[in-house]
Amino acid sequence: MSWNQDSAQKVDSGSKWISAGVEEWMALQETWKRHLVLEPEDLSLTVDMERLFEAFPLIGGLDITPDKKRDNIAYVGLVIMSSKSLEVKYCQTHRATLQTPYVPGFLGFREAPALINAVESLKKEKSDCFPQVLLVDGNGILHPRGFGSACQVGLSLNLPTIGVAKSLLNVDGLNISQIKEQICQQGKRWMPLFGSSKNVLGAALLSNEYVKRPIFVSIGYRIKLLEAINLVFHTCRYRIPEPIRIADQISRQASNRNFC
DNA sequence: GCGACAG
DNA sequence: ATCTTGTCGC
Repeated sequence: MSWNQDSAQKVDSGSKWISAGVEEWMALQETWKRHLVLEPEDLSLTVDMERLFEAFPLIGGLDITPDKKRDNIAYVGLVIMSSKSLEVKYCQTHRATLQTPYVPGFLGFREAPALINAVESLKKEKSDCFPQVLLVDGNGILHPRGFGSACQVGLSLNLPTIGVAKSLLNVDGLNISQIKEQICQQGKRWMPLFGSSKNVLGAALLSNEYVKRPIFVSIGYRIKLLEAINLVFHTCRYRIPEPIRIADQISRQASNRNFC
């Protein structure tokens, strides 16, 4: 394996960026992007699901809900389940203080520290539930600079991550209405998303046969797109994969509780 | 300059 | 992200 062992420190070393501006954030994304190892993708291969479950027996889902009153407070939901049986093994919420505002294209700077804290506390609290892969609510390399929040979380934790976005970030000429057309007329459940540079940026998935709005999957860190797609399909009972959907529910509950 | 813009 | 009712369908 050619993964950079000290990646985490390199990402972590940026506590300074909390007070930095968009220019610095851009430069950091460009720098961190170089730590990604993007292997060539053969999307025609067949994935052995049993192998996939062996490689990633526990899958985690992360989501974050902002407090209704306080702009800098949020609640992180972390759910761990068996990737094969979808049995929930761990379910927890964490209160977090957000250090930066949301700026489109820089979601990771707002959310990643809180998400990372939640995962790291799991390692101490219940290490037998520590997952081999994480689903992150947001994009991976399907991003203006190829480094979305899922990459930021994965690189920092040195853990495989998958970005799952509910709407399309317009990058490289990608267009939502074209994608909807194409995915329907092809009669398929998913289609790869190619940038104008002909690289695969991710995939649009129709989670099940009733869903009409696609979700957008891209690799975050240390995983192949085809593996990511198969894991996401397997964990989808509804439009949103179960780990993220439940994480969303519990973080929302926490937000509502603490509001009263 | 204008629009678009994960959560 | 949030503000929001009913309604249709599995």
